[in-house]
Amino acid sequence: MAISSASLISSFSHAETIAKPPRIDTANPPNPILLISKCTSLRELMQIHAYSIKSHLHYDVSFITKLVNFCTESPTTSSMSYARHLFDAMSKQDIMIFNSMARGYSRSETPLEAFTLFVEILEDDLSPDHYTFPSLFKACAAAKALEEGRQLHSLSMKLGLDDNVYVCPSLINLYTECEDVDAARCVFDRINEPCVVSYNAMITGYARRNRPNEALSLFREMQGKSLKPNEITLLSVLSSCSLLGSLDLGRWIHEYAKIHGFCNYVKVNTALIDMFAKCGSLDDSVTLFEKMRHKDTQVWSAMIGAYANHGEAERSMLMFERMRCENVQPDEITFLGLLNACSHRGLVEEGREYFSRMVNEFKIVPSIKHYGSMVDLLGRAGRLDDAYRFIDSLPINPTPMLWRILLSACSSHNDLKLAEEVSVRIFELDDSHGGDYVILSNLYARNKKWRDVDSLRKVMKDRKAVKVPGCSSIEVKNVVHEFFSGECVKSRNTKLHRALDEMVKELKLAGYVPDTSMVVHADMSDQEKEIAVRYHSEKLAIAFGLLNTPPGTTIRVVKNLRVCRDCHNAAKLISLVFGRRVVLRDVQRFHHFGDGRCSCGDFW
DNA sequence: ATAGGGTTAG
Repeated sequence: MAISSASLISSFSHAETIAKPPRIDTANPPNPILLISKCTSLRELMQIHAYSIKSHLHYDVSFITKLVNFCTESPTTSSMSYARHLFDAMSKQDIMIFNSMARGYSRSETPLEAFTLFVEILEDDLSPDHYTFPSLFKACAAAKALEEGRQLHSLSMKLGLDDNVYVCPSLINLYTECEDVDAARCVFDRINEPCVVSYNAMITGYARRNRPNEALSLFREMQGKSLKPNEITLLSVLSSCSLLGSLDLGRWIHEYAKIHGFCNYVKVNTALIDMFAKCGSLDDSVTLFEKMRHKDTQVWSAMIGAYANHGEAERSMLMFERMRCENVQPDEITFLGLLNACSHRGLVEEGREYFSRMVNEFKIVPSIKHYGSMVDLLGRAGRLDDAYRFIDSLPINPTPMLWRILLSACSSHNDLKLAEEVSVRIFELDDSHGGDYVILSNLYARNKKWRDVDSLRKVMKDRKAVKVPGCSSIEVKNVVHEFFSGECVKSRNTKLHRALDEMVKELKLAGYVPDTSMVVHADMSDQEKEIAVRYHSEKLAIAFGLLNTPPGTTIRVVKNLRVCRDCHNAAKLISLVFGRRVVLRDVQRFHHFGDGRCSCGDFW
């Protein structure tokens, strides 16, 4: 098979600048195929290609395949563009070369090119095979192109290529990446005998889409079938433990990993460090971390982030120094951890310094998340105007999330005027987020503007914006128990509610005064308001912990929203009155309560 | 040639 035009090389824009043909022993010409295997750069590859044409050496589809494979191995804009020239120039196209192209595109900046090219070749007489669809699904997953993915899915079914060990996992991955987890589950359920890779794809999908319980239940099912989990299974299971804060299961996975030799994997160790930190046992993270001989960027970032979430900014910063001493390059996530650390401790100058070092010294382009961290850093520290100006100065259009972070800072610092202004900016962009209305409405309530509270609640209802209910969970004897705010307020006779009432009574003796300032209803009596905060989910979970765990042991609670001021006060007193350490993970960070104090120093 | 650790918006 021949290249259709020998002028291909000169038609490629970079060709002139690199044309320095290799020296050729004309008596004994080298085989271009062997040259490719020694090739180290795209430039060299172009030279080899030029040489193969000029010297009229024999080349065939396997030669072109090797050239294209080289280009798609680590795809860049120019290597993919060169590969595309090679592909387009072929007089008769070949499915193996297309597969290589699709694989390259799927990992490139422009994944959907794979789909576009596929549509083009469909008109030619080229039959896709088992290797074609995984790359295409991966491309659609990367581009979050659900519609294109669905089209390809039905085509693969029509061609009878959907029931295959390579195709199924990539199909599951496509649907979970496009946030259609249930479609992914349908694919999974239709597999006759799912292999480990398919289980992994489905478990990972659940974990990534914040459905850890379903991930874990599949993991158990897998073990029931005596399918042997591999290191990838453990990574997803560990990330599910992290989401749930399930320390018991996390420890069990750690033992399992030790027994089955998975602790040699750097990634598994990183996931373990992260899991221990997110399940509230920072000490275990540190122990594992210090034992690791080879530490890469991710391991350092995990530890920096772990200290940050536990409010230990100094240790985060120390970690960064150590990392630099050992010559490990930080990346954008390392800096997210550092900014987060500074933000939780109100270290505005240090945070600004890291931001500017990230940009100037390490040449990392800030992402929207870094901007968010900066708004949080400034806003939380009470520099609300600076935060506002920061958002205004950005080179991008502010997202609702950036304003939302500022709104939440307005709420911490009770700045109703700015909060109203910021809310307007948010609602212009997105008026469906219930949490925004709640923050503003609580601010009105705190300032006794009951009429505004009522009208805002009405607006919220009209726009059908719903608030995520507060939920706290606690793990006791391997079982995770969940509590929702205000749950079973009517059925006051349960053991738990009696325990909670008892707990509040004792706290009051120690000086606890319920803080009802954020309760929004003007027409409630003081007693009703007190009841409203008494049944907050975190108090329910802590009371459950007091009731069901041995005296003196640590109570670990995970909450899905930020902890409220009243619950924070109550937890401090609980740690004193009942002699318990309470570790509370809220959506933002950890609070360690002990001896009547909290590790956050009441700054959160 | 399929699944993949640290961030994921409070």
